[in-house]
Amino acid sequence: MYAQVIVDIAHSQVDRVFEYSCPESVKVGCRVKVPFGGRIIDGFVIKITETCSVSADKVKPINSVFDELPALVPECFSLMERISSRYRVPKAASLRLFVPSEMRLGKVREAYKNFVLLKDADLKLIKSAKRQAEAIAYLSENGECELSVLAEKFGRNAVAALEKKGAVAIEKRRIMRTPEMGGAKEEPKILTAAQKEAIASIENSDKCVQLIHGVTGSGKTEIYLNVIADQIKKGKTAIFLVPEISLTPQMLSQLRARFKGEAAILHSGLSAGERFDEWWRLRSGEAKIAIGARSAVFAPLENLGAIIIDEEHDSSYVSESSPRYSTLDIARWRAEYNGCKLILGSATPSVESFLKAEKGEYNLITLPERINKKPLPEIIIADMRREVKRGNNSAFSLALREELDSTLKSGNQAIIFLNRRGYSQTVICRDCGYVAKCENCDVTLTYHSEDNCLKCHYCGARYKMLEACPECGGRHVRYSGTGTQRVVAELKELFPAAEILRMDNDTVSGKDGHYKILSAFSRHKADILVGTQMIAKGHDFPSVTLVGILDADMSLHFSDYRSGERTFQLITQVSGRSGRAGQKGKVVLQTYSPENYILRYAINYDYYGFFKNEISVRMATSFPPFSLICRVMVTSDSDALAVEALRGVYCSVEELRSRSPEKFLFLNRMHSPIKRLQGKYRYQVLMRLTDFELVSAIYDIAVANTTSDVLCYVEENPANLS
DNA sequence: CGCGCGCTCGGG
DNA sequence: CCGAGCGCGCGA
Repeated sequence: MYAQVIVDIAHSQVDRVFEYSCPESVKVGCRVKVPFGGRIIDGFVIKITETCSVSADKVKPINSVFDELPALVPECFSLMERISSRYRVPKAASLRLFVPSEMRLGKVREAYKNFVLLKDADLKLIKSAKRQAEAIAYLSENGECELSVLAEKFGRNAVAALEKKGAVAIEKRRIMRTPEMGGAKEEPKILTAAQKEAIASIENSDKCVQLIHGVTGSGKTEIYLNVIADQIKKGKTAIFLVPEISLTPQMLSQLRARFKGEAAILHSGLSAGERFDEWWRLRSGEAKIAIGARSAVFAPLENLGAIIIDEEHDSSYVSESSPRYSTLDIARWRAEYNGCKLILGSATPSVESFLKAEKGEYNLITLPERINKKPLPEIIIADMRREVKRGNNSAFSLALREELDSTLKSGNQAIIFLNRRGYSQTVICRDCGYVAKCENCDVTLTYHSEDNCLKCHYCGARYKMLEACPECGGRHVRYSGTGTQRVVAELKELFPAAEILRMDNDTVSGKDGHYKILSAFSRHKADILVGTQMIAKGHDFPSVTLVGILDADMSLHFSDYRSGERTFQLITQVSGRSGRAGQKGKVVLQTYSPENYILRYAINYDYYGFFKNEISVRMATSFPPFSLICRVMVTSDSDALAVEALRGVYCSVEELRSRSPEKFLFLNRMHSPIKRLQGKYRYQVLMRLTDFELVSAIYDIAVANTTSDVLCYVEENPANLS
């Protein structure tokens, strides 16, 4: 027999099948070790054949086989083809997506533990062997026991003696390092009429993709869980995807409580061993539901009955390293392959998805009401221009102060939301205008008062706070801008009795730092939570009745064609934090442009109005989804080589344009806005295309100009242009 | 003449 | 990707 193998070297030069001879035991999908170019490397078996297309003297045998159960399911090969051709990556790079990185090269293995079992041999113990007798008694009560536990209780010697006498057997067994999340088994909730209708609509639809547009609190999650449960009942499997930030312990324990061992969770917070075991539980069929962030779309499941993508508009569904896949694309391919439904859900769908639903490509399901019929929180606009006129130069409008005051007096909690960390404290010389920047990244440094230093938010480098300006020697070096710290300081002055928690990238350290702060707040350990982006999602705070949005303009005026869409999503999401339980919530939205249409639609929770307006703007200006913004990034350690490659890329694109100029709305080459990042020089060719098919030619150009010293890669509708 | 470096080629 | 093989340039 012969095996067609893709060697695990992600490089275009070896991106083809190599054939090896192998015994019958080797199966399609197995990972193997093979001799290649004088070395032994890993490979994936993609096909088994009777005959071989290369001469017998060239063929070598496979060295060894990794898996008894092939790691790759048959669907992987079809996905491999699509991923490799769509994103122009070697097949090895596509296949790597299907296997957790720590499993490659056998970094993690199965875990085993010794168990002690009672055997019913006739046992005669002498009186003095008290501990042995106790151990036997314990075992006959509990049936069996972990060796380490039994040894702890009665001594390793006693257990060994019992084994010698044949009274007990010690057995090595595989154990699963399943992340424990507790929680009693949760029964499904009773569905509302709207939820039942939604589920029926999904079932009866002849379309592959379903878009659920449901306001916050409309019970989307319960619909997802019901769809999953239905498929499991039919003997099928399911994938449930959420944005990374939503994978909170709260949410995970809710799912574990509902599906117990049938659900496997794949996320970055797991240890290598846990991830290995969760992955194998899915592969072996023990678990039938994969839950996780975008990479869980590659879960090793066969016979999929549904794929669900919650918060489908979230930008974390696009991979930011090669291959830069869109999770929605992969999910749709998998849904087509399995003949199952792909369910997208959001309170604020991306305009791209909603347009497809309007055109009839997706089945649209609308849930306009909250389950408890409670109204959404009232959003009050505070016109900051008037505040300035009144002489109020603080970060807080009068309206927000008053609302904060009454919220605190009634014993409730408030959240103060700052748009982004980018709105940070920049160090500027007031004499010459010098601005402190990072040596590696060409990014403005940010001042941190807690350790009186400057930090680069892109590479984490720390610099001493400047005593004097390095350019002119001036002593008037000051910082400017409002960060979370300053807001906290102002709040402390306004409400000295209030307990305040701050949450941003600097106070959150480690994997659960994020969770620690949020759970402290939900246990009412503080009255006010001040934070950035990361407090917008995923958490339920029952006694929050007020949300303050300090600078809605920041995202509104951000230079991105999606800034309006992002702002609408942000306001809707942040507002959803207010008044979740019994009480009515309020939102104060501070802005310098209160007449802006995005804000007008947002305060009325008018998604459809927003969508209509936004889509007509996009159409009139030929922005996505009516065109494709395409950026070829060129990065290198060497400035000269980067410039050379940039020229190469630009010339090729230019040539492409000369053949069909009408397909290019825009084309230019330039420095990337961040000229240097982590030591690499960065250039880009930016274009706007009307013909979506052209993108593959652009990928080809990027691949063709990539060398060992210069990396060129394509980004489609990049989320940010840094 | 011999070694070192850069380039090309092949790997099953 | 990585190592082998080959050619050419330079030093004693």
